[in-house]
Amino acid sequence: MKQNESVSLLVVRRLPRYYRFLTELKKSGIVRISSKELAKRMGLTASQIRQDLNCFGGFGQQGYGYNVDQLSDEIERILYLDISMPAIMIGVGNLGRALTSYLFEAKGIKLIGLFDKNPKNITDINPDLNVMGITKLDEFCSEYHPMVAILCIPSEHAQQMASRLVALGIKGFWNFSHVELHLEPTICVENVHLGDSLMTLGFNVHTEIKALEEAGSRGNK
Amino acid sequence: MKQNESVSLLVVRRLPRYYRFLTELKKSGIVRISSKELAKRMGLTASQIRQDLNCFGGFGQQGYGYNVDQLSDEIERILYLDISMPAIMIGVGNLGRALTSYLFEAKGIKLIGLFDKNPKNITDINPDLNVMGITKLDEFCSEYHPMVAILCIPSEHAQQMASRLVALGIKGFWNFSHVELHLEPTICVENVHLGDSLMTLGFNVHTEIKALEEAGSRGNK
DNA sequence: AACTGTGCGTTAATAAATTGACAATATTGT
DNA sequence: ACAATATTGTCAATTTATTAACGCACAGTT
Repeated sequence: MKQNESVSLLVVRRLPRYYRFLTELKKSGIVRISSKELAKRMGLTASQIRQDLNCFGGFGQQGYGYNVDQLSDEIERILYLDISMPAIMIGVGNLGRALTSYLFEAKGIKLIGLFDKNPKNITDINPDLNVMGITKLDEFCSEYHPMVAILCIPSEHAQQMASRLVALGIKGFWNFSHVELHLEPTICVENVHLGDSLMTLGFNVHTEIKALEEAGSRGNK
Repeated sequence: MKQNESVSLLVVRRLPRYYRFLTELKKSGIVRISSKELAKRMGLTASQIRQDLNCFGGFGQQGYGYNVDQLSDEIERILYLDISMPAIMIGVGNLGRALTSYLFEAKGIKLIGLFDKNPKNITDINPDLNVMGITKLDEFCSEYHPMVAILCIPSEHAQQMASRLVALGIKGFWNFSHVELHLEPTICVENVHLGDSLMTLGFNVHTEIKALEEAGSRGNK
């Protein structure tokens, strides 16, 4: 069993995917799985799965494989899904509202406050969470100490708001605004740049079509 | 100038970010920039920027750097943002509706149809685009030939719907459902797994806090 | 209980990505 | 016009990530 010391971000990003697949396996009633079989299902190599999991400890058994339940629990623990991070949402527009439904069923996070510039009384999100005005932010943070902020505000206000939130004790951001946040290195930022994602898709689609066309014309010659 | 032949996905994923920064520079009225200066602003090495750009051609000039306008145009072209892909959205719930606002201002894509199981008459999205019932999908596709589909439907229907859409000529998916799509290799899939993203953030926040605590207690000894 | 085969954890080999170095060539200033 | 400076494009070195190889431990079988 290796040390936890600085696991590669690439490995960390694969963990939720493992977790997702294991949850599916659990649902299907499968109780054990080998790295080989899991690799086949996930489109990876068995070697990579074993390597990845061994960054956190040896969860398998030689000649048997991995116990699905146990491995799922381990990853849950590794990802700290058993600890609920108090979170606030800044900007409750269309996107923010859409995210709340994810958040209420997500493990490892608990939405405890919603903030918006104009505090519309949206009660259909959750009866216990009405949207507060941004003026109440300081008071709220000093009382409830949220750990992470979900940033769904227009780009032009994002940096300023993020800096303010860091001063109020926020440790991490789930950033949906279209700018990069410039904050001290101890603050975690997970960007969801939808525009970037869409451009990547476009590039890949066009490239694929071009490749198919060329292959087609070569075949016709 | 190197060939375009199979540029690494990592490079492709960095292009939209370059584009974003260049757009900002343009707005600020900056007309030229060196790889060194851009690297500093983006938190990369100058070498990487030069290497990345050279996958597509030499856009810079020795002793001068890069012309912001020209480079921006080149990346726009590389990402095919000058070509508008016709797209349809499947599932117009909260998330879908939130995405439409992005899509109407995004380059390189044009939303031409919205579909949902129950075709609510949502006219506030766009007067020209009312939501059609899923039964009209086949007819619509054979007439308007959309290239990509934005999948915002519950996970349990995603795979079946995706397969159906491929049969109708869809070449790429922007997938917001929480499952992996299993399709032929020529079909492009860009997953936006929000759950995975959130778990990654959680891991990083917890890890950072733990590191700070340990550093603190070491300091106190 | 001995034997056979499976499959993990780990180390080694390979491949990929990033960074560094430098010649070539432009710009800038005098 | 010429030297000094800047900065690219490219190649080489380094680092990181992935894949393969293999010994050892356990499961399953007879």
